[in-house]
Amino acid sequence: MSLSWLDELNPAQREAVTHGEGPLLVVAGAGTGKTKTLACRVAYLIAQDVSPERILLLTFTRRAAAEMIRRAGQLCPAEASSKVWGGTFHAVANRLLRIYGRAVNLSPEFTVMDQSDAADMMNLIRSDLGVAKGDRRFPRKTTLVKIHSHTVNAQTHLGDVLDKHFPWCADDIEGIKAIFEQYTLGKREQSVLDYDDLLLHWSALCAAPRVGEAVGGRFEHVLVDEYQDTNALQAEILQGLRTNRKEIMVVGDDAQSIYSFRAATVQNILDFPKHFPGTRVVTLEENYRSTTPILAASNAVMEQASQRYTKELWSNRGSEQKPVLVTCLDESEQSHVVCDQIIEHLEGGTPLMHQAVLFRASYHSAQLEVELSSRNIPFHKYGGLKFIEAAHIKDMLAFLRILENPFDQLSWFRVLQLLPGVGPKSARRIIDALANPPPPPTPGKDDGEDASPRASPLASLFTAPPAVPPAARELFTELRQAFSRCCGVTIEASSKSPRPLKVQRAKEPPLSGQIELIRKFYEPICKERYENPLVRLRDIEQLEQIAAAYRSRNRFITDLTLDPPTSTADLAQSPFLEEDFLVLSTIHSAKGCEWTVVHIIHAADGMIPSDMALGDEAGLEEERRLLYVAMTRAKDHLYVHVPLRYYHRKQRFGDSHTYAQRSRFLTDRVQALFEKRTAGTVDEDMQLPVDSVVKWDVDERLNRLWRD
DNA sequence: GGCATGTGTATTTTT
DNA sequence: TACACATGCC
Repeated sequence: MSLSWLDELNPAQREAVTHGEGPLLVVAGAGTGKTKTLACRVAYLIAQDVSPERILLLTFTRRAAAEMIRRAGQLCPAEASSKVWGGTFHAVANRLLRIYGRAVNLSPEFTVMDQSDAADMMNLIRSDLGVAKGDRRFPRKTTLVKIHSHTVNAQTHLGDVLDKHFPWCADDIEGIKAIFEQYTLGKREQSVLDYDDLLLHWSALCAAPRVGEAVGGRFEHVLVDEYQDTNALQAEILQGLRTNRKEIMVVGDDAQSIYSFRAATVQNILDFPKHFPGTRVVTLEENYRSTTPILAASNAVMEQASQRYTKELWSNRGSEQKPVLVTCLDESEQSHVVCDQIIEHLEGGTPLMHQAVLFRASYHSAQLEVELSSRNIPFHKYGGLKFIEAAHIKDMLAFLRILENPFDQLSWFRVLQLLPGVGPKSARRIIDALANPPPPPTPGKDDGEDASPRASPLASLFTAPPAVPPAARELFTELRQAFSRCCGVTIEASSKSPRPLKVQRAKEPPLSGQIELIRKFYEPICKERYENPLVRLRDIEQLEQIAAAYRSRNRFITDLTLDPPTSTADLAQSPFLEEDFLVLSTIHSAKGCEWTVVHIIHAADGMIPSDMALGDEAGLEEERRLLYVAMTRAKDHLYVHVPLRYYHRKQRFGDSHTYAQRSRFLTDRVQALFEKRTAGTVDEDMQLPVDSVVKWDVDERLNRLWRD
């Protein structure tokens, strides 16, 4: 096999790709060919006769893994590279646990729940326990999940997490503890795992006698991308995987760490050589992506960081064009300018595909989306609210999850409450009745009780249906029919007595047939329940289309949970794929991507940095890195927009607005590296240097009156 | 106990 | 604004 492509790498890249034995840390700045290096490393290993299925490639998204494997496939036989184990930590954990799960007390039929499922489960427990009684504000369900997840992923004690990251919840620690204990118990009883459990069980797998060796031994080489955004638990997993082998390569950039809210820590990179003695460190500093002026501005943003970073990027891509700082009258002016620029570049020969608009928070693009639509500029949005979060999709999935794992109470809860007249109390009663069905009329031997497996609530539903409120009776019967058909079971009511019912097993219909049965049951409920049922029914059609590619129901549900469609584009089928479209993305979702033209919007203080993050210095520093990540996505043209005026809809009298300040990261020194433009008719007073706006000083003066 | 209506509040980023 | 939570009626 020819390795001539090695000549195209720079010396540092080649050193990383051809590295021999032992651990390797690659510190790779933005645009330094990180993806290329990893892809080449995979191809190189395969060329060195490493079996592809003995290579594990851990990435941040499934998309990233697919891209690297695709690129490796251009350098070595593609049928070999496609056998590489690639994916996110969570997806790989899922795959391993389906194989080895029994060793850590896990039924291989477990189902996975996402964050909002976890939140719902916490909420149920919270009301069961009555913890939130009294006038005290108890943390809401989403906060509970955040606390839980942070504690698990950082592997620190609850008390410390509360003190450090959720101080306003510290007084509720006893209630939180109680909920978490029940939560753990409930998940175990119901064979349900949350995201964090996937990692925890993988870690447990590594530590288990014999199985741990089997799992670690399965992979000759472990490669990890975006290492700066891994957390303590993930680091623990890697150590567990490498107890008997030393071959591990991690790639990361401490200047691009932007996931501390998921308990990611740069410490993982810094400590890597300690955890893996004998580590060789390779640094990639030559940027192939951006022009020199864009890079100069990006570097200048990072220069003010309180932390010193390990490298400074340089580029040979000279250009006369500086990045552009556009000061806009207000948000709608910003939308106008961005659209104008996009069209201008499109007409200049840069297709929409090679342009992106980046922003801090998903809702920041709302107004722009309206403007784009009215100008007929097609776009796909990444990040933010997902298809899978929609109530009707969750409803549909709940049916499937019950079929897959009848012990999943959360899904039962959801489904049962769709019936008229059934609220939380009735749902709970029905679930309990299904879990503890009356004993069969012919008792037979009464000694085997302990040995018999738990009765499946689904079986109870068919053979011993519990009573339901009168209003629900009709639909409940339909529900039983739908479920039984999905299971390939026919129920024949005996003419003499309602019980025992005769149950006949046949073959289960295929997944698509099951979804169709469920949809037919659900459609009338959906129309009844929701405002705009037509849109929702279309979504359900989309769901059916996605399902068409799957044979395994479990695989379908799990994939949807671990790798949900990230943009509207993922849902659209092939006709759209040909079309040229603009990318709108949160900065987080833009990680690892690049575009010829990048438009950053809302570079105002309070947006970047988000005012949510101003509590501590670490938070502020992460916001700085976010801006850096956003800027370094640009290859040839970078526009940064600062709207000056923000209107507030809340106060409805007058045109209430506040003046925003330019992002504090765009200091004079940084601005000097930009070309400055103004958009819209900016009033005289607003053309003053923004520093002269004094609103904040007044606030500060006020605050001093009541702060200590 | 379910459900409709009213009130208040917090409001990012994602596997 | 949208969502969680409280209240009061059926």
